[in-house]
Amino acid sequence: MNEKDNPLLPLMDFELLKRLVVGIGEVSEITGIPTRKIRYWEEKGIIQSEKEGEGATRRYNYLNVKKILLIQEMVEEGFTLDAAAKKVEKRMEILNEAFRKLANSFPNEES
Amino acid sequence: MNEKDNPLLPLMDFELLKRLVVGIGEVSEITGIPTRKIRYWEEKGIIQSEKEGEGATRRYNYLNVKKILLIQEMVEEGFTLDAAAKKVEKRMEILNEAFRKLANSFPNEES
DNA sequence: CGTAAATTGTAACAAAACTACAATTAAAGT
DNA sequence: ACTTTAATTGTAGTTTTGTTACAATTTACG
Repeated sequence: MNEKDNPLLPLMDFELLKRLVVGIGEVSEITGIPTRKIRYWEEKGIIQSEKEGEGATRRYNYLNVKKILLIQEMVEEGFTLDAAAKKVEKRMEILNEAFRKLANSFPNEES
Repeated sequence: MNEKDNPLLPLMDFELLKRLVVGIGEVSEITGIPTRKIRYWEEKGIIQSEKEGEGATRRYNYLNVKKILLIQEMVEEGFTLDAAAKKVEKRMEILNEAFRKLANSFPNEES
């Protein structure tokens, strides 16, 4: 649990990383998935985005996008959407937890 | 230089991180700096953003935002904009290099 | 073929961002 | 006090990006 001497310490600002949230157009650029499809997946409830207030636009953080990429991979491998979603769900639990722990192990927001 | 056993390996997708670019409104939210001011700093050339094509909107990546935060700190400490920019410039060289090296040390885009 | 899953189209509207003017305020020097 | 430069702000008019809510189409499979 002790992260001293971690070479990333002076570089990674997790507080910042957490707040780096991109719009749906950007997600589309990154993943190659059309925005329409991304919204559809979200309607189905298999992916998530944050909405600040009412009538605000969708925002996706690092892990939101990561999840989309993972689902895409599975689908390309031949899984159905629901099957892919289920598989990725478990994977995301691990990633979420790892991310949480990691963020806590970088206590100072020094650059 | 050997990064095996790095606890971040299964978590950090640097290819993704590099592409997580936020709009100016988001930068404003993150930093507390009004968009108008951010554009002004950019006009002056002391900060940067990426523009995909012509007539596209500004996008800021992790390091772009980091730089803005650093300049803000220096300005709050009493430096002039230009002085702050100069100081931060050197700091960013180090960060840029560290970031580059780090990205290379995470070779696979496995989650 | 029939059914459910998955994707796509789009009109009408709303939010976010842009430029290009100009004005205002703050700091520093003489 | 006045001038000059630095720094910030205001905003109108326009463009880009994103939204919802309808429906239609395509794909997979028994």
